[in-house]
Amino acid sequence: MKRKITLKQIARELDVSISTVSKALRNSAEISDDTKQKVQAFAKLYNYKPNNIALSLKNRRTNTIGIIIPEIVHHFFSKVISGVELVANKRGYNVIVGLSNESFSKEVINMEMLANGSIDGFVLSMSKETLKLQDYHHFNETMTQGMPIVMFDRVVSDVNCDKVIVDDFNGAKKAVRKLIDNGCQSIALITTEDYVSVGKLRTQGYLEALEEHGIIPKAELILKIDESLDYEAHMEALESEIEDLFKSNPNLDGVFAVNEIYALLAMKIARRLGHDVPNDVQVIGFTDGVLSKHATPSLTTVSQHAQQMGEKAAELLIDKLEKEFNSADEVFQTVVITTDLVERESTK
Amino acid sequence: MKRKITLKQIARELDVSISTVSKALRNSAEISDDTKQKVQAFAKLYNYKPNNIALSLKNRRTNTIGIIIPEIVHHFFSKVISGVELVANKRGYNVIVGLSNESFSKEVINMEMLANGSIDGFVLSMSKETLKLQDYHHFNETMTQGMPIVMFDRVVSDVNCDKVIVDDFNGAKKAVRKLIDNGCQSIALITTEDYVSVGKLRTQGYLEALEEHGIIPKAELILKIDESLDYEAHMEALESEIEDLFKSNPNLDGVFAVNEIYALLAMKIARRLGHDVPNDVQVIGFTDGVLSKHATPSLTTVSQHAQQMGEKAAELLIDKLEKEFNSADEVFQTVVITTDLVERESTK
DNA sequence: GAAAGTCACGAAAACGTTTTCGTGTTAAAA
DNA sequence: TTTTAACACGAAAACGTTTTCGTGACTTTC
Repeated sequence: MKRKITLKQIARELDVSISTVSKALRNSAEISDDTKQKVQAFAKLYNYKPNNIALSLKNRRTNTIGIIIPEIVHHFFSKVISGVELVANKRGYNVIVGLSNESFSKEVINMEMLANGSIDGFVLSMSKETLKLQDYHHFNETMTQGMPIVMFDRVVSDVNCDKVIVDDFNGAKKAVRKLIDNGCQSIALITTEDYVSVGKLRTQGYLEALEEHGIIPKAELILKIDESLDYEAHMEALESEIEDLFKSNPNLDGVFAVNEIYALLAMKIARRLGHDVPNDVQVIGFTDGVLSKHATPSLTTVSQHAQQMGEKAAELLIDKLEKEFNSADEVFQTVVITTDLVERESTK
Repeated sequence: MKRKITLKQIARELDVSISTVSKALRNSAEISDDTKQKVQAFAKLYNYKPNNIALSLKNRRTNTIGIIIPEIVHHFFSKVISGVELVANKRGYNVIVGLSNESFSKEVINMEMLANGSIDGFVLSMSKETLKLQDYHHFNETMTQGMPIVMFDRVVSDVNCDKVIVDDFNGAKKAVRKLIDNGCQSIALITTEDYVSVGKLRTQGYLEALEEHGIIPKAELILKIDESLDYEAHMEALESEIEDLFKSNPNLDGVFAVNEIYALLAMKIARRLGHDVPNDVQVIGFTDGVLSKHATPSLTTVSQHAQQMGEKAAELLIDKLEKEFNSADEVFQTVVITTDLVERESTK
């Protein structure tokens, strides 16, 4: 159970000073070739690697970025992590993850833990509870302490930082346009409560697309789901609501859902009620998920390019970290990732 | 852009020594109540938090655990992370993730990066390439340097460490038994190449269940998929192979697949060929995934309890980290997580 | 009134690096 | 021969903590 070897030990063994060892390993011109060879050979033999913690302390930077997300068991978020990790590693950074579980307090605690020296900056997406409470002090405090933040997907204009967002509005618009172009006359929207910014924007896109084509939106075609219930109860409530939707609107021929699950559920219920997808009812979802591809019929969706979001967020953060002269001329950018409509079997 | 405040700064402001500040904040009896109050008030005002890096260096432990997985965009692995994170946080640890992308060299590099002081121990699942190459030197080297490792899911007996595994053998056996009990006579197996240990064990479970019931396994009912192809090519090849399977075995009435995708594909093809699921063909998959639940018909599966695996792995690791007197009496345990058969619509 | 004890605090080392600066030795220049 | 320059190396500070030990100023005790 021998510990990792340190400069000090090498120095003692070779009867030179610590400074000499350090310099020899970094190939400093100050050190004679003889000594260099001796030291380097010894270091290689004992597999010396500098201690990251000591380096971090000395350099006051950890080369680690923290990522805080509401949950990881979610295709979108794990794909974002994947993107962050990709460019982080490429640029010599590690990634440390914190999960908020959609809880405000866990988000705060997690950020505080990491902000005390463990990382150089954050990539994060806010929890639903934070959005609801509209309490953003922890973000602002973190930033005044000189730790940059890049937010993605769920953002808010009250926090002034770099952001990477999906073009939710236009994505939704494109999807609903597609339904209209495909001949749908009566298009339902299944969405979340408005405090989740993305839900709101997608709803607006839906409305705009209808308006564009001179269709008057009907309140009874819009289903806003309260997500505060637990999962099982939620699913059941959701299912019966969707069923009601179909029953009370017999000529419904299109559904746009703001996520994958809602879309799949809509398809399932439509078919159970005897409607054929896509011939009687066409369905489009919003997501990057794996369900859409493997459903039968497979689901047409608005793709969010989650991985690309992660990559871009990491780029922004690392760029900021490595730009030394961050004088007061702070300028924050918001990058918009455009969406693609991936056509599959649930539309004509 | 003011930096975080340090003990030194507080000391200077209050005109006391660093030691006094440190002790006052930790409520040492050495310090007078007056001074304590003064210091604590000041620290609170400026929101002092000790620097983690400095603490790590001093204590020679980071309270961070590293987790290395082949990929994160995978329900099973992200669920494991979720479990690790849960207990890690509960016990005061952070989690830092590394992705190997199923590549041996990325696994090695990632481990080396983290092993140099960034973390106290590893939770990991080996990459397929590592399993294929059977090169485990990096694991053993890490351990001889005093850094404990807990492996999960994909393990190998050549590495001596704590392990958490799924009871693949019995899980598979249970599933196939179920099919037999439900009246299936001709049961196919869709599996991976044998070098992935879990694939091998599940295959054995399948064979054993058949044997138990006096059924002689037929080679033409066993499909071993080569996963080295890229995803799209893979899917197509797979699809035609499964189609052939059904066509050349017209009386096929049961399918056991070692993962979710294979199972879903089997259902899809069966239905396309005019078989009803579950009346003509019953299907069972092996997984914890989200596809099974939302498929139509929903898929009966062997549940692996991924989150529980993560929790257990983290427990094992932290226990080991916190057991000081780790003299030569190292004893490694292998925890087996039992599986559950989750019955859904794809079986009778 | 001297010895002993208590109290409240500070100095310094340690964790493992990197880097600046100083210094002794040798070789080159005057 | 003397001065200067080049060379090779070491001492020490710094990053931010915690902790051991020492010490001066009082207070108590006999």
